Amino acid sequence: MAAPAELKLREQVVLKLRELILGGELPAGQRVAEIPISEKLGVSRTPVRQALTVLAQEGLLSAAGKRGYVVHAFSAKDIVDAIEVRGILEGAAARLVAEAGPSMELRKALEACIADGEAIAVQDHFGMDDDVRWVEMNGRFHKLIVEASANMALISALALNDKLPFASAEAVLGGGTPSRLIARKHHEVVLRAHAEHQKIVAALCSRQGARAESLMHEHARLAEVNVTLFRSA
Amino acid sequence: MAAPAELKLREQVVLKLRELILGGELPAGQRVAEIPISEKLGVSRTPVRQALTVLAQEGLLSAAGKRGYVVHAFSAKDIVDAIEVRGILEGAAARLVAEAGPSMELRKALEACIADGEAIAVQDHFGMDDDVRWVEMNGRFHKLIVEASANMALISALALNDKLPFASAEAVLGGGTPSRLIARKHHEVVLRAHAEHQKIVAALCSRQGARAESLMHEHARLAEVNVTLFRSA
DNA sequence: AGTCTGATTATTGGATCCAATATTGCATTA
DNA sequence: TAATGCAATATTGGATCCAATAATCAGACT
Repeated sequence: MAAPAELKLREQVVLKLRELILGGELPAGQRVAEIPISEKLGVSRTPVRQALTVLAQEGLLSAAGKRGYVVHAFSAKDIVDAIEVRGILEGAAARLVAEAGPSMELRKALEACIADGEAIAVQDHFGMDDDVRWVEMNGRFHKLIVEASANMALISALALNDKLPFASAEAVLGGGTPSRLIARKHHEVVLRAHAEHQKIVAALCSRQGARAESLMHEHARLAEVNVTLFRSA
Repeated sequence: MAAPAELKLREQVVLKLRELILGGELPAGQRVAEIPISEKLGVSRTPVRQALTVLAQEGLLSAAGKRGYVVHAFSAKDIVDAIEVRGILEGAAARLVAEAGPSMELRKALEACIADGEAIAVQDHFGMDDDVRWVEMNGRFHKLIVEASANMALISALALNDKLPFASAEAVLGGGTPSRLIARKHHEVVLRAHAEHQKIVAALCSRQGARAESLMHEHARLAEVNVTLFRSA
């Protein structure tokens, strides 16, 4: 393993394998055995074995008959379905937060996200680093709301969902190939997302539970543009 | 391990530990180390270690500082929250099934559940084995609808939720101590649940998505009676 | 030629071993 | 007496070893 970080080896392997799977190496259907992986990563089979069971639990691997795993094949429908589920869950989170009334601290943090978003979205030039800045802010925005729901079951369900390909909030802009055309497309998506963020915060702060829920539910569907983009590529 | 079934040892340990945790041995906060468990179950530390990571992922165990795990302490709120999430997800499943229109096969199976429920619920004497019969049928009923949603992300999210204490469909009647009073209480719950099942099937078959969703959502809340019952005991 | 069967191989799952390290307890000192 | 540092201990995490068994391949038989 390259990074001898503070993480347990098993965790590093999970991260690395997730990366390989979502990144497209290890294509869907690919058999994934312990020995090749452990050799490839330079660790023993023990942490690999544990990582495989974790990834299987997450749904990224599926059991291949009696022996071993294969990379799970996600259809376009699976991805859209996962996005729908994320919309349902984040919508529920938004409703809960709105009904309870967001704390002053939460409002501040959300407003900060909006301000950051404004700086990114409303400008003439929209480049690569704007992408990553927006993805960071967007992740922060969604995380704030989900955590504020203070519903552990909800948070866990979303954590599971985020492991699925294209379903996480960070995936609204897929990590695809950089190009002028993509950048233009991204800018459009970011502009719409930014507008929706503003409306969501407004709904949260005025304690409009149903509105916050439906706005957030619909907001999740922005991630769908990627799927078609990706599948048609 | 007692049961040398066809399951991998690790799976058996997961099952056994889940049982111990949900059953109340291994009380919340209890430190759970590898060696005592492996000795208690008569297996090596290897499958135990794997089981612990699985249970930690499920949320039944939480990391205890730098070393090892403790049994996660669920508050009454956590349980009610988990039930709410189940309501949201099963509600969504019901809506999807209603909108797509249940297949003839599904209708048949659901009607069979209703018939079984009728035989159990509508009778003068309601005993122990009626309990277990009803729990079996109820699990089948819910599983049918969830699977029929054909949304893998939804199914996975519910599978995770079912691991949480009191949140699964099977837990509507807690596995508590048998008594005449409890039996009476159970009969009441079963009668209400049976009536709701009938309405849910009606909504599904007439493709009333919103109605099916809200009925199912509310139906999940039946499980809440247990929480208060349990917590006050 | 196709298929069934037996032997070989590859791979998994569990047990054991070893090193790293967190934790605990005790003793010494301020 | 309380705090701090050191040593002993316990426990974890990873590596390796071994047995069980599924997959594969070759050869023989129909």
